[in-house]
Amino acid sequence: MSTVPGRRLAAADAVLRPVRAGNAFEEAVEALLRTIRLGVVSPGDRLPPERELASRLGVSRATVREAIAALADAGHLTSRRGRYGGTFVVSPAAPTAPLAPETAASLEDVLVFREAVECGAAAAAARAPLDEADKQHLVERQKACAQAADYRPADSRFHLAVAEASGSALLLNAVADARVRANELLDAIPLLPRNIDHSERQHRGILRAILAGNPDSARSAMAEHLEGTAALLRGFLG
Amino acid sequence: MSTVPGRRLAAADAVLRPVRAGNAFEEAVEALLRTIRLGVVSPGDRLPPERELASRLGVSRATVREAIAALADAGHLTSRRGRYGGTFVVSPAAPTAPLAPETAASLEDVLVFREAVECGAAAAAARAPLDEADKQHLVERQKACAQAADYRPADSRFHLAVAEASGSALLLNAVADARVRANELLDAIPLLPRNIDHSERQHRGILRAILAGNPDSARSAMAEHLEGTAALLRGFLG
DNA sequence: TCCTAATGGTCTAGTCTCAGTCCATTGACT
DNA sequence: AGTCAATGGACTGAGACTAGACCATTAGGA
Repeated sequence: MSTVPGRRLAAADAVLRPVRAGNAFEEAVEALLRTIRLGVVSPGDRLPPERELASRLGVSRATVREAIAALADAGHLTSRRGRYGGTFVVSPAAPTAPLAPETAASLEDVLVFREAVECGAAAAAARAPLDEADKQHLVERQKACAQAADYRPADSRFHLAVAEASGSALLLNAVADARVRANELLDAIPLLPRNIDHSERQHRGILRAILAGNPDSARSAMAEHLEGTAALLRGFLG
Repeated sequence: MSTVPGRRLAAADAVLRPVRAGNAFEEAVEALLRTIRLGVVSPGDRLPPERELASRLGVSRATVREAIAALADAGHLTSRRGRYGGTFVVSPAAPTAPLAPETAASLEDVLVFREAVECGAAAAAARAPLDEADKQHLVERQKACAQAADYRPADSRFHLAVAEASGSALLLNAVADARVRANELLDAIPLLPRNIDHSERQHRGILRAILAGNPDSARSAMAEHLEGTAALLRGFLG
């Protein structure tokens, strides 16, 4: 009944899994780190007020404050009191701790998962009825990548925008999850300008297919795009 | 910054989401109900011992016991003491409570999500290097559907087997999640023999494509299969 | 027949988390 | 200069949850 390395995945493991990832404090820290790592808030930006964060994350304000204090200690956040005060992002989150030994084992897991949800999102976005504002949003996120000083957060924002366009909150969650996991691995390997150029061309291709309402082509463009970093990761870590 | 009906999905909502779905007791009840609803344990089967459930679900044994007591009260479970005792499934879980009013709003969400992860799983399974035991397992699950007295759990077991074959635990989790949500909706509408026949033919098609190692054909077979229940749901609930 | 191991049943002390309240600080607006 | 609303900061009491120990029951095996 338990998970044994090398054993086939069992459905029971998927259902009888931990119902909570850790204590409330740890999960709050993770949630805040994700918002920084994925570029949802950029350095200099203000986080929502503590009371709103507490309600969003479903934890008490005391717990949110503990999490913020921990990240402030680590130098990622800083708080200012008073009206127009708040909690601000100081710097991009430091690279994740050195990769755990089980990285290689879970590498394929993450890559397969990411491929499934991101390709699904691209196809769904191409199928969804997008209004002008939606389309504009996608285009902006794509263009923002080209000028971004820090490429990876901008890249994540584009991919999240694609997931948003799918119209499914569940799928958006899954894509965000997949990207956090993939980024943890990608942080361990270098980012070359030449890869960025290539990636940019592929982004334009994905965008074109979505705007044209062509699901199959959006999916395969996304698959090709992901294959790039997948190969990179397999090379460095596999 | 907050989620407003009709507003475009925002990435911040995907990242700053509740870190825990409810209290430990509720989540434990949900987890146990899922194992029954998805047919991971059948009527008459024994659940893992309380101590193991506690460790699996990441909650205390006291909480597991509360959850079991609640489900025993409802008539779904029964416990016996002593060695070779345990907690046993009495009957299939009763239909979910009447559908919440926001059902229609989330219907598309669930359907899009399910399509993405299940099609992704089918394609990944076709790509994965399956050994003889893996293939045999898939074939058995497909055949089991044809003879099952209760179709839906058997159907779920086949779909979960496909996700298992993908080799990605993350994807397996996502498929299990999607199915639980979809089943909650499907429980509200009738199941016709003629739909079952059709579904069975499609299962065989999916299986064939996976065994043949053809990802594209596995994906489109799965998409067609899902479209059937999607249309049914849209008709009854949309 | 007795022993033993595996299981559910019970209890306790301690920690974590929460909801709510009130205080302190700040800067824009009047 | 004064006011005020929005924010972070601090505290408390109550409840949830946990870890661990111990008890009670059962059926198979020595």
